[in-house]
Amino acid sequence: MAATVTAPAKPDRLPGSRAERTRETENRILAAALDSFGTAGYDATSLDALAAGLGLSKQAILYHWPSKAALLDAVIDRACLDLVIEFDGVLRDAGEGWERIEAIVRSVFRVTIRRPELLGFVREVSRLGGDAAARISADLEPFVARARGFLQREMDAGRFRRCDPGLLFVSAYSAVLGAATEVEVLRAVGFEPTARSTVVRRRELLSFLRAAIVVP
Amino acid sequence: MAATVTAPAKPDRLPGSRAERTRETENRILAAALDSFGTAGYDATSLDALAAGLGLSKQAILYHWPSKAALLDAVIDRACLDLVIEFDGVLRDAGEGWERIEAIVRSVFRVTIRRPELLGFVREVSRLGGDAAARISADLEPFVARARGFLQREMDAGRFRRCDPGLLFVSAYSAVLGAATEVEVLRAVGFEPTARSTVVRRRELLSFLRAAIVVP
DNA sequence: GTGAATGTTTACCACTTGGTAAGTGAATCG
DNA sequence: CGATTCACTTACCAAGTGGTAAACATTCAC
Repeated sequence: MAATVTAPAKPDRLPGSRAERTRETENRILAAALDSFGTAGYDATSLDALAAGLGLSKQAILYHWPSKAALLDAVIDRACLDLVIEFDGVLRDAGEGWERIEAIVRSVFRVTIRRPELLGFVREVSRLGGDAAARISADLEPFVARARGFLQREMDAGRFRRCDPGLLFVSAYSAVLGAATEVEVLRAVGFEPTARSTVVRRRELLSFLRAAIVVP
Repeated sequence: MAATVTAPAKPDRLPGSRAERTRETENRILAAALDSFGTAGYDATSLDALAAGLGLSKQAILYHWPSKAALLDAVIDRACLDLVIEFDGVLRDAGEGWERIEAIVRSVFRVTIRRPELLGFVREVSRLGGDAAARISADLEPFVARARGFLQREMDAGRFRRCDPGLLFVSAYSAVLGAATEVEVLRAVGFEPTARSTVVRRRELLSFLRAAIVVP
């Protein structure tokens, strides 16, 4: 299982100070790694292929991070930052109660279309287990904690069906991620994962979640 | 990412005809491969490690299947057979309507405890994509089709909330598999995936699904 | 019993992997 | 300007990968 990595060609001459250009290179590496890790998988991504896709040599990557595992850690932090920024932005403008869940679900579907590698990467890291999984858990912990608090408050207010907030979170999380990313299962039930079918999938998922969560 | 494979030691002398012993060897290889593919992952499993864990040489495996990919195909067929047998057995004795879903969910949780590698393997193959994912889809297609038919009939009978049966299947499938196998997410919300906590998780998931599916 | 088919091993191979060592040209700084 | 740091390259390596070739022992058919 090997992956070929494609990325925007290295700009021959980059403006800005040396520090800026360095940061730019690191950003390009992180973006390419996130993409390949998230779509092809961590094991299936070789540093050689990654570097070649960026017009660099493998050792350029190993200059910025001492090992592939260290690069993975950096990608995890970057991906979590992106996710939290995305969700926080959405939630800032969202209303109350059910509207907030609807806003998050819409946001997840938007992310799967615009940046399909991102949630795939979350899946991949979770699958890898070990230090990487622990790191992504730690990175997302504040967000998860807030989500649980939100669910708890809505239950106390009588708007959401009372149950364990943590397990409700897992169920909803799995259902959302599944509907958004389980390409093969979707195909098996006759849904090609096109942008067109996304609208239908999102609508059905929302009505599924609403029935499960909101007190009628 | 390498995996060490442990398996029951090779029985020095096996009774039965040559054909029987051959079948036995192939079964042992399939079981060990399913285990390692399902827990460590396909890429992280080397034929050498697999063979060593079985007290065989790598070439013994390559005698029975011409390549690692062919072995994967065989493991897919085996895993699907096991799953379909398990679920069919459960459904044969199950009642009607909601009881059938409850029976399946209980069965899934039982499988995750008794054979944790099995559902992990399904996840892994789905992640791998390509021919393998197509194969597992094809293997499970009859089962999925029956599930959709069941959902459709229950909707027509007014017992289940009316919606797209295929997408309902995906949502429920994802929620069940998530609650049963998303170890890291569970840990993030404070649930160590022990057998003890399984009872709680199963109960909460069932009430979640029931609210989402059954007409009140 | 003999020869053939079968299951397995040892030996080997080309290739890829993550990682090290050393060198190089350019930007930066005194 | 000269020295030095920086970002990167070329060269290299040991370990491991899936897979081939051929030898070998056992079991089976006759």
